[in-house]
Amino acid sequence: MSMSKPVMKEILQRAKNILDEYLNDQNLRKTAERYSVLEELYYLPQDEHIDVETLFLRMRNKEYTISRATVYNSIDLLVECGLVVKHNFKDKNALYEPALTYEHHDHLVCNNCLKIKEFLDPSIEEIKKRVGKSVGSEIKHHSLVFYGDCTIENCENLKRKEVVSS
Amino acid sequence: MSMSKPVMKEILQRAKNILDEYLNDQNLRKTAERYSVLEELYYLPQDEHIDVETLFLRMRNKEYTISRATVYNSIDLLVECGLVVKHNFKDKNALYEPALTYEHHDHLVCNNCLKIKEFLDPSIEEIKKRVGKSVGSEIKHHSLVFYGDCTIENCENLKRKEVVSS
DNA sequence: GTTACTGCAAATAGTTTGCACCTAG
DNA sequence: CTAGGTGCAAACTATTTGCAGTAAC
Repeated sequence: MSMSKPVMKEILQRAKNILDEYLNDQNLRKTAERYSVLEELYYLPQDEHIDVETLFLRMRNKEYTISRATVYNSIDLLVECGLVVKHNFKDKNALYEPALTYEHHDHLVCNNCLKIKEFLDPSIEEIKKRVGKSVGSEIKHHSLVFYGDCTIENCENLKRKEVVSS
Repeated sequence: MSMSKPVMKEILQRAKNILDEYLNDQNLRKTAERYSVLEELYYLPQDEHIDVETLFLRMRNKEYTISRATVYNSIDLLVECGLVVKHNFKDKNALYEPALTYEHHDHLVCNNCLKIKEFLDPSIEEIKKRVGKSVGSEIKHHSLVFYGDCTIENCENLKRKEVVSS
């Protein structure tokens, strides 16, 4: 709520402008709810991803009055206009994060504590180009997720059972 | 049902052996259902992925008597022992494919017709190694999905609306 | 004023669970 | 014989939908 680093404010402003433009172009209405959802998502600290229900409850606990349905609708719209990214990590429900906040990055999900880390390795772009050319597709987006066991000694919250498959 | 190329039979046999071993190790029972689900999945042609409901219906339409719950249970078990891979493609429900059938590959989902193509680009392995080393994680699996617009002229089934985000 | 958007509650879809019965070991 | 597994139906969870009321333009 008060965690507004200058950098963030600037990025949020950019995001709002893009949303303005998109709503204008598509003849959609500039409702308070759409901007609140955008703002709330852009206030997420780096490495944090949020699901609809949590976002809804978080907003309800603040000054906002918003319904679950509207959170779903707004967030979909934000994904459509490219301001928010949706992730479908294995065995989790959909998680969202702001798209403009940081450079493009991919994700590493810890098999043990289920925490999500972000990483960036530019050579994925080369693979995209190579594959796109070879199969005749103009690749627009990608999703790259690694699943690994962290090498941290006593990874605090081992939510998975010990049953390892081999 | 009768599409049993020699290669496939051989791979299926390998899969069955692995399942045998796994069930032995874990003191689980060798039920007919578990083997039927395995078989049915291994009969899928390349590039085809199947969801639980379709698999269930398909089995019901054959000689099998199996319940939905058992399909869910068995398929989970097959994923755990590494014989089947589960995918969570964007906006689709969980899809499964045999793990032993072909070399490891990744997927390209067409934004227009939603078809799934498979591709293989070995340099993803280098990224895995590099990232794993840098963040201190032993990366076990990965999921790489590209989303692109095919450059085929009149891609037959345009299921998506034309609304493009920019 | 008109029409899109919102909130609510009911509906849906995919998956999980509880429990009586069955069967592999 | 006796757990573990199966089938069925009911429960649950995430998301979508229908509709009456509200507000953006």
